[in-house]
Amino acid sequence: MSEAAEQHAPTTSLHQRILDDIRGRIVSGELAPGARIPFEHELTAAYSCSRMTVNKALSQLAKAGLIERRRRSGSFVTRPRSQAAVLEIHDIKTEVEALGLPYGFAVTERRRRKATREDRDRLELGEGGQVLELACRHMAGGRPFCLEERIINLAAVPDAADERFAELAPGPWLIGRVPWSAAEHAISAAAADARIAAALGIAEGAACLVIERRTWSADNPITHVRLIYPGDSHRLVARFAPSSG
Amino acid sequence: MSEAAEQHAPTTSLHQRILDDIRGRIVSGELAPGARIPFEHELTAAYSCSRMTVNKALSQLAKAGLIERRRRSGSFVTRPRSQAAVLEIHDIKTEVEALGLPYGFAVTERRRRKATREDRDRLELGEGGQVLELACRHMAGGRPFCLEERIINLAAVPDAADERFAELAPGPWLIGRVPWSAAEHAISAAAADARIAAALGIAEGAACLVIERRTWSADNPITHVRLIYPGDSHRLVARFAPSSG
DNA sequence: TAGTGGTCTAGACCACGAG
DNA sequence: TCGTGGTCTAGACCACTAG
Repeated sequence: MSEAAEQHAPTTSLHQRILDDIRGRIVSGELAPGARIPFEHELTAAYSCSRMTVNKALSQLAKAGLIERRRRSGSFVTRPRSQAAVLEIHDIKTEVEALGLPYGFAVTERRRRKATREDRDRLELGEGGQVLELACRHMAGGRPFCLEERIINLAAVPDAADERFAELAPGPWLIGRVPWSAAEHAISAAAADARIAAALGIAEGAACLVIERRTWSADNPITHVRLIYPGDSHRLVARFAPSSG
Repeated sequence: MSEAAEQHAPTTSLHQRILDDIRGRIVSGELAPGARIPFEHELTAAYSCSRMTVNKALSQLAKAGLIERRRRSGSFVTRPRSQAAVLEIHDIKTEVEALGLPYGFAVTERRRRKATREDRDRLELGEGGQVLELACRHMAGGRPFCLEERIINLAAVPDAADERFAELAPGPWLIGRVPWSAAEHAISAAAADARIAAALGIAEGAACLVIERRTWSADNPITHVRLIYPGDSHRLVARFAPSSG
């Protein structure tokens, strides 16, 4: 433990190197789950630095869930954790262009109305509000890529009522306009009904990947969107590591 | 800006209160995207604390992506970010028990063999390795809940060759034994073929949600698993906020 | 009670980069 | 040039808790 502070490239900060060292020892199994991490004052000596510096590294490891810290006892490698993935759900245009295909979209429905019972369920809305209902089709290389069914809470985003969404699809339009504070995703699979099959150019009954997202801004419901992808042509991929740096 | 440090409950730490304050102002829209956050020395005065304390709060906001910091310029509210969800993929037993149903599982296939071409693709493996192929069926309340098709890299986990997986399903068995350092999820939808339909008790061609996961430990491929859920009975849900505290 | 982590201070030097 | 954030120090007091 006494020479862990040998020369690295001085390109990274000291607390980051301490963090990387310890994370490496955990990930490699050298420090097994339940093992005690050296005390702060020991690390202070090992790395010849102040306690603040090792504390910064250990605090970050604790926040990332790699270690647990207990007063009077010390710090310990966390018991194996459940799997969690950071799932990036990109803007559809970005998604399509990442495939090297030209992107396009068209709004196919646009209706302003009093919120129905179903709308209120989707948005967790009270009674009496107005919503804007939108349907879009996103295209990749001239072929249907994804259907979008969206409702927007007009009480929260009144400007949407006059927006034609000619340049910008509703998703990016909203993101650029409303700071979201919370969201919820639900991912499921469903068979294409006749309408969806026709719009996507797939067989009725074909498996589709359905992503639903609700978004709030400071506790106000903003929008609910349902994205429907042909199941065989689309995958959500998330690559990740136990986060800590 | 001069009285932002008024009494909160002293139950949370000062840097956490500063963080919450600023995050609140961002989320509420009071600080719009692109807006400048007060300089550290201004916040030091506003909250009557040392620079280290405000720096801790701002550093965390920056790491969470809520603000960007530029030397000589200051700190600014980040332009709207892409949507990202932290998707928890729980242990299946936990998942079932969360539904209030009794859980069970059975290993239905178990075969040790030289890695085929397909295995090597699934695991990103070199030639000549041995794998253990497993199939399981997970039950909830006496009904099929999920199918699991897994291969395990025996070079990385030799103990698996002798394990019968009678008590613990392969997933939790592995998690408890191998510290994973990276993983990758892919989520898609697919129609049930005859075999899957029979095993899950659903109609052939019904939409299924398919989750594939590859796991590495310190660059060694460990396992590839494919989980197949009836699409109408299962949803992946992730609720989240722009992380920062 | 004593040792641990949690937090905070009042400085300091440096690298970066806008003017 | 020089103000900003990035980092670090050498202390300090406190709360919590195992023994």
